[in-house]
Amino acid sequence: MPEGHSVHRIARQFDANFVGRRAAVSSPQGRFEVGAAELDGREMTSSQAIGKHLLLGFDGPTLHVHLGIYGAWDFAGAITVDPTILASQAAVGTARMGQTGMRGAGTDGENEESIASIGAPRLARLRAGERESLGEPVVFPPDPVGQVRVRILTDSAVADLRGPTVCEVLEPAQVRALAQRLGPDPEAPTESRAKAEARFVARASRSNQPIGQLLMDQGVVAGIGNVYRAELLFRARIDPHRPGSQLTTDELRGLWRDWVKLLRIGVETGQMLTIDGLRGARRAAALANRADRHWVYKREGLPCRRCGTAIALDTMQGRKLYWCPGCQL
DNA sequence: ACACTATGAGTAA
DNA sequence: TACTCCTAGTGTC
Repeated sequence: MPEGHSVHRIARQFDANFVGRRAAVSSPQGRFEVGAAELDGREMTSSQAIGKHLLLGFDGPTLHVHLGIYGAWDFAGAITVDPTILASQAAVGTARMGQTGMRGAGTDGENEESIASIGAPRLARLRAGERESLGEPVVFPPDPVGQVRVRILTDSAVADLRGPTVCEVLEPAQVRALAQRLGPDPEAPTESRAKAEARFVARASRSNQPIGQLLMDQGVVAGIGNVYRAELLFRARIDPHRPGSQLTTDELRGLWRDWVKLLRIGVETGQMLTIDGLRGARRAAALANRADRHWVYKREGLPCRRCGTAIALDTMQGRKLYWCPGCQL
């Protein structure tokens, strides 16, 4: 599932390629025909992410999308990479954002490998097996493949949405209500960084819920998912079960600042790189395999990279929680 | 053909 | 805590 960094990258992709253009909006799958008709023919006027929520403005109404675990956007056509993320490059072909193709067992990192091997811009994450379409003329627009809930089409680019948990048209007041119920997001500059940090610390410190749960609560901090939750707590050496109210202000501030840092790296690279300072072969291994990329996520039973203790796997609120009982106290 | 998995989140009980 | 929804790929029989 796409955590906050992916959604910010998708928002930038829309900003670079769709905002300012009139769009044909349809629902090839048929399950969003009414909503699509409300947006069809309008100009996309804004693109914003708050946490895991994508908000595409259409000169009045807003398309609100949450990808959930399975959702993904596929981009095709002439896609310009957002210059704020990478050196300006353009790709003609397809890019999938959101779901990273790492479903099931044994396939971790396939998409990342293909990107690394061709040196393509990281934002344009190609689907495996479609490398050959890069730079070659393709039929435009391509036929929708699979269950496409929404298709957004301009003269030169197309975006297809599959498998979202939320896909709805909101009026401005509803957008404001959504923003209000979400916690701070360091990459959504709706408030100063200092205010965002203070909001997180205040909210977490007055809760008796375990910090592992609070980090996943989108009303406490928006954008963190299961991977970042586990990795942030390991990096801070904090036991996920400790209540927020029991953490010191310094510990909470440290968690927030580390999230600011990891999120920025995630937005820039498109990957959840949670081990700092990797170089050479170890970095290559981390890019190729999820198992080599994290401190604790999906490493249950393996020795901790820091202390050797077996990484534990618990269930917290129905989600898998990975942590090191040796380091995290 | 069927089972299983996943970076999420809401609702019912 | 236990369903429920959404999708597609991979594994197993």
